[in-house]
Amino acid sequence: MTPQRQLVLDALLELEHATPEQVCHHVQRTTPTVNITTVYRTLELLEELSVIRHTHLGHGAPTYSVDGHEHVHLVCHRCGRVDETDIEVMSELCGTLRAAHGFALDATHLALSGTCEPCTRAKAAENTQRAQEGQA
Amino acid sequence: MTPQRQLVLDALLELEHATPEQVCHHVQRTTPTVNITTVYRTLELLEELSVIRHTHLGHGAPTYSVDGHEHVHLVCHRCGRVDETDIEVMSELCGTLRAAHGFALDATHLALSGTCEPCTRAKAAENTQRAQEGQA
DNA sequence: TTATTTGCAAACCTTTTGCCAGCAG
DNA sequence: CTGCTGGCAAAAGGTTTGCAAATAA
Repeated sequence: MTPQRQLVLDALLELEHATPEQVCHHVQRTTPTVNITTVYRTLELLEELSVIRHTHLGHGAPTYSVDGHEHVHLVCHRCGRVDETDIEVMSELCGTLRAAHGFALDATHLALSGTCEPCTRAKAAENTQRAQEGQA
Repeated sequence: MTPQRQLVLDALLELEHATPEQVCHHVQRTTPTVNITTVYRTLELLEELSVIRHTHLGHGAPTYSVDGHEHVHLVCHRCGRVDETDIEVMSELCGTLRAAHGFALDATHLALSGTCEPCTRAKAAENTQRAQEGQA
């Protein structure tokens, strides 16, 4: 465990989840000489060792987090907001998929996509407005 | 609807889902002059018109499919295999998330990640082997 | 003619690779 | 010494943009 690797891991512990770029910035705040290449290589290494894992939030870069940070990500594909919810909500689905497909679901690795509450309301408001315009 | 746009849409109808690159290759089999730029622009346009949609399968490029091709993708993060299952399996989860977070789940937009059956068996076999080696 | 669409080339961003130097065993 | 590690620069992959020619209204 070299100083650079410790820095990357510390950054992840502090940020909870972050893209490689974000980790790099965070590390460079204290140690500006650390290269983005090193961050990528360290993340890869730590992942092989099962110390960290990565999650695809759908659009763009994957985010890394320390193992044990286990929850489901809810990504709004309208505003980009990322919520989290307990992994518990997936337990039934997990059983269903295992039974039907032999598929062992890893609920933390991929995010769920949809529309968050504020955006749902915003959309409803738009539709109401459009309907009224149509009537007028 | 220009010829190029029709070609892109036809390619998607035939391929069911495909990355922009795959669409481009498919289109170029019949019309080699079509540019990848046009494919991207057409996909973007068709998506705005809600004719097609895209799904992030986790690693790498997004895949596009025609609207109505509604099922859930199960991606194995060990072998990369992509299975599909009925959207029905998500209905309970969908209700739970709506009630708890006001989150309107779009089950088709993001894939679910896990380990497929063959890979689960392969892993189990590896573990058995390792255990036997340890005993010997 | 005016607006839209296309093709090409180049830019862009994120991630990966090759190579050399530095450090540790 | 030998091998792993880190930094730099360059390459690679996927996507976007600027511009001018072609096309359509």
